[in-house]
Amino acid sequence: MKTNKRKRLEKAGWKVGSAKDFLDLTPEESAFVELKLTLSASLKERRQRHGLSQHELAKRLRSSQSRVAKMEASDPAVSLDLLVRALLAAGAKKKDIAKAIAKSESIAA
Amino acid sequence: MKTNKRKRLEKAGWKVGSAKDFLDLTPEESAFVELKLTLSASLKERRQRHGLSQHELAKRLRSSQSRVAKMEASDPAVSLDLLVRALLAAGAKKKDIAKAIAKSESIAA
DNA sequence: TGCCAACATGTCACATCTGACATAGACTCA
DNA sequence: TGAGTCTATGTCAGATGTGACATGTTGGCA
Repeated sequence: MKTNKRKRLEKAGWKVGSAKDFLDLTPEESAFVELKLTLSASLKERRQRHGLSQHELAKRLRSSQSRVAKMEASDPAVSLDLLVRALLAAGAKKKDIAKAIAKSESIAA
Repeated sequence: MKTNKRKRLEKAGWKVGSAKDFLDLTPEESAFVELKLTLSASLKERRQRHGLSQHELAKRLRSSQSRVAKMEASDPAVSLDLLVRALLAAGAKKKDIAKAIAKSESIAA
């Protein structure tokens, strides 16, 4: 596994080599985690491209700066629900989200 | 608005004409609700196509038959997280989910 | 008719996610 | 140097979602 992908997975709450071994992830679980990583990266990219601060985006979402930071950091305690809402609040259309999902990377076992 | 769409929205927890008027939905909120409706329909279609019972799918998901029924009924108390996990458990790949999202209908105001 | 599997719906204790807040680090500009 | 802006991280009470269970409904099939 490439190092950067591994780091991203760890960040997302999956400790490689810990008690709950990485290899225990079913393909579905992996796909789900990857999806969240992809959307979180997409959110950050979109927000920055639009020159929005985390605080401004939070206001649109009726959330808080700290939660936006957590979304972008792929904190495992952030739901897919919130990520998608945030993307929509940042101006993403359904097709943008679909595109992001479709091109999200697979991580070989 | 077409009647069937309206019914689907109501099912999803948005009462048309109630105190929280339908027209209060921002475009982002509408898009989010539509997304859930689409995925829930997609889940049902996929499960049936594969000849799985709700009970069997629930087992794969480590959830319960009743929750699967709620997902397919677009119960508002079912998260996008769970819907996506269910789709993956039903054999959907990321690109299938992306496709479903991309083609989800818009509901005119 | 009764039986059976599949699906729908309501409830509840428990788990997880949430916004808000505090606080700290990084960076720019005067 | 200090002030201002942006972002990261930790915490917590309250909101929301969860699986499990009970029970009801539907549609075969004998």
